[in-house]
Amino acid sequence: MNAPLRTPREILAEQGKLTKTVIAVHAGERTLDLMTPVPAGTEITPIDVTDPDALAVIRHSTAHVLADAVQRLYPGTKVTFGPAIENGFYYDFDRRDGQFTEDDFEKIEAKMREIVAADFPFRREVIEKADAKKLLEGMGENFKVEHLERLQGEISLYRHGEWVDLCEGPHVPSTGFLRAVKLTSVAGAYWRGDERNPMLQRIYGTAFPSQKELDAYLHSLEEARKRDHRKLGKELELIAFHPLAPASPFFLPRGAQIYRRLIDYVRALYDRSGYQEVVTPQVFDRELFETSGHLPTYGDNMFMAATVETVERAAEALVAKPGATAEELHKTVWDQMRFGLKPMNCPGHCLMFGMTRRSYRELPMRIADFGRLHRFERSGVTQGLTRVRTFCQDDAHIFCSLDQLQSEIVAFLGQVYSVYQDFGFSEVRVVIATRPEKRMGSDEVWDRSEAALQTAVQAKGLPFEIAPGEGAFYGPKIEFHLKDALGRPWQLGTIQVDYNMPQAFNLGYVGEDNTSHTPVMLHRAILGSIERFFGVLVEHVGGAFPVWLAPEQVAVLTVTDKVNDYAAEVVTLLKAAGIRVIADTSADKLGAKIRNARNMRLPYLAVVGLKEAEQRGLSIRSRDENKELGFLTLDDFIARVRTESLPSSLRPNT
RNA sequence: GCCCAGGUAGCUCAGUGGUAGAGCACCUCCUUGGUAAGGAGGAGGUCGUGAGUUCAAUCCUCAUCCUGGGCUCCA
Repeated sequence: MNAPLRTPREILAEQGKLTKTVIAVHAGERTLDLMTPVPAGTEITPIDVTDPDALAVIRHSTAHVLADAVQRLYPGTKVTFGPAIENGFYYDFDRRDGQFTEDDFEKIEAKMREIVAADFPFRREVIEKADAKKLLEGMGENFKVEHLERLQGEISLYRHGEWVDLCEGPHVPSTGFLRAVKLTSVAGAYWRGDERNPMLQRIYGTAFPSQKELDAYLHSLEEARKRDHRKLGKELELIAFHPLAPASPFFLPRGAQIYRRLIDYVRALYDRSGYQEVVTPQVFDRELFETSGHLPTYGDNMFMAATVETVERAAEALVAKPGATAEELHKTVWDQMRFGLKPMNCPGHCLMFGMTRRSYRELPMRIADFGRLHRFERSGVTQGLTRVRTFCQDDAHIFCSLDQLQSEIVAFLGQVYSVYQDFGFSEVRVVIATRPEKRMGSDEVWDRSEAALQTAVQAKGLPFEIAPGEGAFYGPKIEFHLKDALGRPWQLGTIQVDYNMPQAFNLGYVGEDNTSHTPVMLHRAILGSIERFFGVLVEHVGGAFPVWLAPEQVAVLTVTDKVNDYAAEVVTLLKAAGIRVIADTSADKLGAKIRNARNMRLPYLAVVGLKEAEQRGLSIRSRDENKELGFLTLDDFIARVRTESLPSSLRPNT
């Protein structure tokens, strides 16, 4: 009944396809190594060492070599997992006698090179679970034993040289295939990713088929670091941080110019799309957040606002509780905190909706708010502009009827793509995040919400992924992810369907049938956190903001101080035309002025000398075209910059 | 919050158990120069903060704050 098993190596050899550079094979969906038997007759295609699909195999095998090297150098260290990841691999170790630091890398890499040079063949071995257990227990590999207990089906071991690991493969034929290897960093990581579990030590590394490709990768990392928004933000005088406001950015004048334009851009979009902007309070009575569910769910991450009154009441409450435990006292004080800084705008918007009697004629009601939000992000999770403790979103809540839900979501999806296009983002990942374990509302409501999102995405024909359990506590969401310079994905835009919060706030509107209905609420943001968007945008454009966003669009550079008056006049005229312009009339030579302005990534340099003053024009040099455009009259130049001062979606069609 | 690394002038960095250095930026002067750095001089730091070891600490130890790389988390 069962077809006889053959290894891919045997099959390829028969077909004459077994070259020295074949490291694995595709068999349908699966990637298998040359020693994993398949039923005779299985269609297989060889994977060459240079094939992109070879990378994961090379890296996973490299992780084994790393673990081997580490166990040779640091006896007693236990192994856990070592998968290939997007740009490399890692291996998690349990080492009791010390910590790995990057200083150890040289030694470990040297040992790895020895193992590679020995060109040990990888060998695969299928084993009974009980035997595997005995083996691993004998080796003292308790993490592997624990993992084994959860495994079902065929149990395989991989060996190279003396080293053996519980592993399903696939692996390269021998360690000699691992020619270009580099360890990159160390980090802590919880066993099985659960913070209640012991912390292991993780070593990250990367591997490529050749040194040339490894070098190219390291070079690209280097280039990416140059675009890091924290570095550019400082160099270009966009943002700053101060220890007295941890994880809270200052937007310097140049950064604030851009920040403001991001918001202006969204405002203009709102004006065209039926949104109404509001301004709402910063500090609310805690009762609001209890109703909304934020305090019970995210109380740990809220800033509470204490007043003298709070402290007095807390003191009295504590005095009344002699001998209480620390935990009880904690609660006693916490309970006296009456006010909290808003971490979200939605509860405030629910209050607003509920302030007057609403009619179906008012729906959909789209309430926009650029209110400042504060979230006490745990130390260690904050990062540059991409994860901060104070930020503002291009936040809006759409209160609508069930009938309107679908069209609102679809309209929003259209807006998101148009906006991302204006900013030059093309690679957008769409993720639908479904119900989490900790949530409000019934399963029927969640079924409906999730279906609404999925239907809309499908109606738009967008490819999407599902992230199970990743939704907000009040509703599922569609997330839009973009990547930063280092390839790390960030969620920017989102739209979330929420049947729960309107219910929690007991919101209603009078329908056509003259009875009360509960509105559905959509939480949506396109840029998401303006701070985060700013950071990702800086990296995306490498600090070279398009003309419509640049803090200064033109730098007037004088050749001699004989033309200072003309330069001043040019500045006045350009400003009058709404163009953002600065002048450099310093004693620097022209070359230095150009260098400075280019380093600040100004889109246009306008050189002014006696010739230009005489002919009432400018010698223009363009950053984006990276060349001199030659002499332009003031009028021609003004017309050009004014056109480019609009995002592409708002430019007149030419 | 957890693991690891770092914090020296405005910026980028070097450095030492005996109270600190470079380049750029800044200030002054000279130079009026045509498309990526003209020249000279000057000023600027209680070496993140607190404690400890030491005759002596920027350097060693501990604590703490901040930042970075990860883990967990992200309404």
